[in-house]
Amino acid sequence: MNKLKRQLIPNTKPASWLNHHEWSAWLQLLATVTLLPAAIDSQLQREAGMSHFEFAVMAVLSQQPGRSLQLKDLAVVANGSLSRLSHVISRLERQEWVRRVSGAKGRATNAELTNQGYRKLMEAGPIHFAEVRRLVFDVLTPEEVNDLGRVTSRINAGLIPVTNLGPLARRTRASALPQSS
Amino acid sequence: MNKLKRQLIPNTKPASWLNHHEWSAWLQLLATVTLLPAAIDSQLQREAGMSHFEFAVMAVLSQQPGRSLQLKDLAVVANGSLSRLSHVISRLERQEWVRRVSGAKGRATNAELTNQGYRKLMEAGPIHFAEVRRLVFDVLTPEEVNDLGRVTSRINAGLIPVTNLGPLARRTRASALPQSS
DNA sequence: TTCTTGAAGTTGAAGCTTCAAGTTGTTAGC
DNA sequence: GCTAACAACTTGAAGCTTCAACTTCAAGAA
Repeated sequence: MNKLKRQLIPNTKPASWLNHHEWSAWLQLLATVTLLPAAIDSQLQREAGMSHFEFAVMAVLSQQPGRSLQLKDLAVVANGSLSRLSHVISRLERQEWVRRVSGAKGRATNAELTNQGYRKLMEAGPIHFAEVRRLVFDVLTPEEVNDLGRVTSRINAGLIPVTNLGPLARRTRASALPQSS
Repeated sequence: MNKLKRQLIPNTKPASWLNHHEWSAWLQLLATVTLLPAAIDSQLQREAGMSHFEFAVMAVLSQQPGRSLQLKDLAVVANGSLSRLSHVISRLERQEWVRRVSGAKGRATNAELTNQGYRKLMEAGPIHFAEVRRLVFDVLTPEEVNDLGRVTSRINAGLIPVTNLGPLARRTRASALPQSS
């Protein structure tokens, strides 16, 4: 708040700024979180006609008993807000890859993967995972894969509970799934 | 392609599938690249009234001589397509945080940070970086920060040249910036 | 010179996500 | 048994990004 000339990334660290190592790691992380999803998404879109989020939703469903899951839980597993999921399920329904089934209790709605959707998913899977391997795992040593998993899971741990995802998403994310993959 | 029951993530690896370590690392990475940008973006939007991409654009400009840079280069540094950047610069112009200045050669256009934009950026900086520190660096040890930088830079190396960003973005990204930060 | 090609930007439409504001069943209090 | 409050969606509008098409300017070929 003083009137001296300020820089966003000063060479001298004013307080708890980012140090040099952190700054460079941040730039790299930023590039990855921007470029990697874009690459994955565009490849899947071009070669399989679906977004990565749609793929993720269907992939989760395919591994669920009855190939179906309640939207609330699906949203958490797919890392999206309930609103986003609802829109996406509507689109997937239009393609007849997924169908809405009103769940057992209360106002619950389940999304269920259709056979058609299952087939489509099986077709997209190899295309997608080959790309993931190419872009991520082919360039990393086993130890680096390990590091990657460790570091990201630590970041996620701090992200999941509090997360500033806007009110709706935050509420969604407040409850966690009992089961795990 | 056979008719046996297939699973997307089989316990037995059919060919060059992802192994168990890779799969778990992938799930974590996926959560990070999805949740972290969302968290950062929404915080910046709420507390400073700008998206992270806008922030990044202005931050890059602020460090450039004359606080200005040609759009083509700005797009690369900010990890975005030229089209996206052009739209964003238009919005930033409307807020008078940035101004378009036709560059020296040919059809070149430069974006230049206004004083108003600079002030706004200086105001947003601390808010943003405190959050980055909280979400990323506070939860990591120095070695982990190192690992993070190393691993992401390897991933980026494979991402920058080829990248499947759709034709426009791919063309944009084909040429690299001579200088570096 | 004139033609062709390519690089750099711009633009509008289409599609996706977010946000805010509804619905509608459920549960808890009284 | 009512009523209030909450949880689980749904919906439409606003905003952002992508995509494709178009405009300009610069160079090199002919």
